[in-house]
Amino acid sequence: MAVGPDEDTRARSGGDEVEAPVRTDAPWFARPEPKPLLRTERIVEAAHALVHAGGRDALSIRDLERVLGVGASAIYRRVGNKDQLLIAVTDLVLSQAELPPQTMPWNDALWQLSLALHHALKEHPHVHPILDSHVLATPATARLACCAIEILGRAGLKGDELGDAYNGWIGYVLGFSIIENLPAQPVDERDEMRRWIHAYVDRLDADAFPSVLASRASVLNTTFGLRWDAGIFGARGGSFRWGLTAVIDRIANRGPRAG
Amino acid sequence: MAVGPDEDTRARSGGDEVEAPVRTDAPWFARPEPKPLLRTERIVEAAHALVHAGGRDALSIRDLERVLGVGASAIYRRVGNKDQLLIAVTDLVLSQAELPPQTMPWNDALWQLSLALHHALKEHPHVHPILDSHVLATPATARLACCAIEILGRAGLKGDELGDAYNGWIGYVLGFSIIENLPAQPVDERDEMRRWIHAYVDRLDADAFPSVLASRASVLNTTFGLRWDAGIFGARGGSFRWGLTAVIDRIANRGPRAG
DNA sequence: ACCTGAACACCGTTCAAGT
DNA sequence: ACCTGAACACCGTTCAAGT
Repeated sequence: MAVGPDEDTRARSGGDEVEAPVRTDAPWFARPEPKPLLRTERIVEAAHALVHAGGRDALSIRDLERVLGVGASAIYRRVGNKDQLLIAVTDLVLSQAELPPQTMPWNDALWQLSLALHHALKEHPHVHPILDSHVLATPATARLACCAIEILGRAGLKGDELGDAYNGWIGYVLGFSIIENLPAQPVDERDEMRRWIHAYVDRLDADAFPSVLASRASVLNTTFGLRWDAGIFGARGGSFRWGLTAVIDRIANRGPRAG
Repeated sequence: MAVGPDEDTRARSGGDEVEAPVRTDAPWFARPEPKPLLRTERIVEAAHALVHAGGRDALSIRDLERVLGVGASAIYRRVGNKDQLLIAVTDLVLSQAELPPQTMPWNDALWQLSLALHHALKEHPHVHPILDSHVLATPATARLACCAIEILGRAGLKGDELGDAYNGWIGYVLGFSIIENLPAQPVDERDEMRRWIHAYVDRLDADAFPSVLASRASVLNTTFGLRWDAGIFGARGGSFRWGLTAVIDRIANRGPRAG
């Protein structure tokens, strides 16, 4: 994925047989802008734009060809395959998360880092399917991991205990964020599902499920279900902080418990 | 997705032009077994088998045609589209998680339910991509959610507090489980990535990243990174329990904290 | 009513050929 | 060295036609 040192300005030649659409956003005498030669960066940015607009399945090499104005082989000369392109897009998104300064107390820093990560993933839900079907070893992920591990070190953890805490923390932050934001559903599907859920809850045996019925409004309006209506209502804003508090408390007051 | 009441035994007729391969696992005089007519259940099971064997992308309608010995239209008459088929497969997997008895104390029950869910997802990593790209409202997910909410109710939670705790819990359990198990990687890619990670850590500034280097072995062998080597080493077995302890402790000693 | 065979409109990736 | 155009081997889904 090295970026070639090619910087050129020759325009791509076009056949005369096809009539291009007339541009009205520039004077009639304007020549088409010379296309900058293909660089990996441009490919990744274009891919990001497509994924951002329409989700993972909206990215096709064929569309990239059209957007970039090049053939498929020109793309494959830089990126290997579509999966690696998706990983590059994810790296781009994660590189935008801001790290807390090293001088900050560990618990403030962990709060800030968690919220930054949560925010980045919330802004870019389209990369979630990539996060959980690819192993990511990129500059952006390594940078985030090292930052988090240093924070845990400042909290006094080390060795395997640090490993468990790190995994528990990243599992929660990434996992919750991924689970929280689902791609938008078609409206009619959404309504049908909502009716199904309401009917399900209304048909429950009041003796067997008193708590579900007692907290009916909260259950139907704000909880994930097992993802069952995240796409409809989303989670309560406070839920992410609820679990994060649990994790950070456990780091502060550590030692085996609960089991 | 209703199952048709069709039960019949007529064999599918085949043209005489194509010579079928000779079966040696049955006597020479054996006639081909009459194919049971297509039922939705059979489609879902066949789809499950394909997904289980080769992951999400290994399921194609074309393969299903071949496995089931029917045309595509026969399948589309029962399942609508491929996404719904994948949802049905996930429902099948989740329906196998065993629920704790209602008489069990809330914290034991929550441990047991969490581990059952974690186990089911660990056994069937192929459904993870489905879990985070589809809204699931199915009998199995509703059953699990209602069970968990009742447990939280027994712990004394209700209303929005119950909602937050439920979301935090399910976010952790599902999220961690999804993040933990990645599809296997090709060996050479794996080795290349491992070398990259080691080189990255070895090049770190010792003053800026003392904790990463002090816990080097643990960091390289057992932590998720940001998924960076989960596919290589997996998480420490204890990490799931570490975070679950955090969540359950928070439920037991509730009230706002940490922030 | 239920299925088949063939088609439609796409994919990701590769390969010979051009400059 | 870098690109084009065309091909290869697939997809999910639909539709007329059969029984």
